[in-house]
Amino acid sequence: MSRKKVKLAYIQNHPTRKLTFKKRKKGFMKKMSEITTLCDVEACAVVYGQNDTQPEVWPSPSGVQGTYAKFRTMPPMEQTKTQLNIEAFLRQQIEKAKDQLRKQKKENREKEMSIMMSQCLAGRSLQDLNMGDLNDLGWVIDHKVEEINRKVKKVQEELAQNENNHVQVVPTPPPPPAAISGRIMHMQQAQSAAPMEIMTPQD
Amino acid sequence: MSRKKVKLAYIQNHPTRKLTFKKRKKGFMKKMSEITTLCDVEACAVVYGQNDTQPEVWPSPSGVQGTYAKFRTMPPMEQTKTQLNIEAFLRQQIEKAKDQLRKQKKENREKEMSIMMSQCLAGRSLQDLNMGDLNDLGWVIDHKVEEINRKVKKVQEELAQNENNHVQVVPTPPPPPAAISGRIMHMQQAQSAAPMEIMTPQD
DNA sequence: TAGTCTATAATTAGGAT
DNA sequence: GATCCTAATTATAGACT
Repeated sequence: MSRKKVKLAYIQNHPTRKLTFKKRKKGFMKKMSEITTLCDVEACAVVYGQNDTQPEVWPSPSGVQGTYAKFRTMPPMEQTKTQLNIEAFLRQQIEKAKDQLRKQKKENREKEMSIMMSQCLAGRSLQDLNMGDLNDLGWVIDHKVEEINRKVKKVQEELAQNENNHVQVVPTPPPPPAAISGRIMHMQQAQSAAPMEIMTPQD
Repeated sequence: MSRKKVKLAYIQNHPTRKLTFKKRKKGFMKKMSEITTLCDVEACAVVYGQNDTQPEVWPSPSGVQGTYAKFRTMPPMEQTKTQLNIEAFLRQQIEKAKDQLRKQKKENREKEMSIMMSQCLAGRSLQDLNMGDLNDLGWVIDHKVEEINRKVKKVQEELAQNENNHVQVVPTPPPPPAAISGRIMHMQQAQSAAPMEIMTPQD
């Protein structure tokens, strides 16, 4: 976790592993002590070094015995449940990470299509694109068009408002370049003709 | 350890304490899992929440019993090993997913900067951008410039080749718009002047 | 082998939703 | 609550002594 991101796997190199163990054990014990102090909870831990004869024990051998004894008085069924919780928790984490990944990929695709749209407006041929690209491109364009329409509406409303409030001079927004406005008209027609064929980019 | 440095003492406020406990317990269990994976050591912990009926146990009830039993100089349980393997496997999956996510985010950022570059060439003011944007933008532009230079070189080589092979007419590539070529010159100068200040987009 | 240093990764407190 | 975000703190890998 510093100069370099370390891969979460057994450290082959012996001196490195030993050093890491020592450092991390220290950090670990500190965390344990903090959580018990801050939240006033009971906790215990036993950590074996690989060839240490004596394990590291926290808070103390007798403290460990007390907390462990308490755990042991639980019925076995209950004991098993705690284990399931941990695994479920880990699986949830995986799902969450995958969700984020999907989301990122989708955003990525949208940006890609945004770039492609600009290229097409600048003259790139639509012949280069495959069906998937065209479909997603259409989706992105629709959204851009919606966005533009919203802005136009907002400006119009502001204009109307200002006219009511005794004719103020408000700069009209510049007309879009011919290429864009042409595209907008075209897309609006296409949209009303076959709105269901445009699908969201794959996620 | 963030917005504010927290005093190492019992947290009076109940919701805060509960939240802290939850967060820190998660971090604590993660640390424990990492130390066992990285250094292949045996460890166990039992943490009681104040009013939880169930304690959090790691690596598993049987694992706890095994490690605890060993602590009391009794024979260790092989069961622990398989449990650790499952845990390690799940954690690795999480790491892998997160790596992918990082990669996606980086690609995403590059595309974003690509779009921003186009906008700037089309007249968007650099004033809008913060330092992070400018830095990443510079990085992307450098790469685009490199790409263009490679293409120019390739075309020149082809030209030279064709001249050797009895003067054929080869269309020269159109010159880039003034805005782009100006930018290229500028970036090349900047690059040689202070090459180390441009860093890779955050990933 | 054991400390010290420091850049970078990881954790997390406090807000916002 | 649960979850996401972000700023700030803390932990630590690798280099050096």
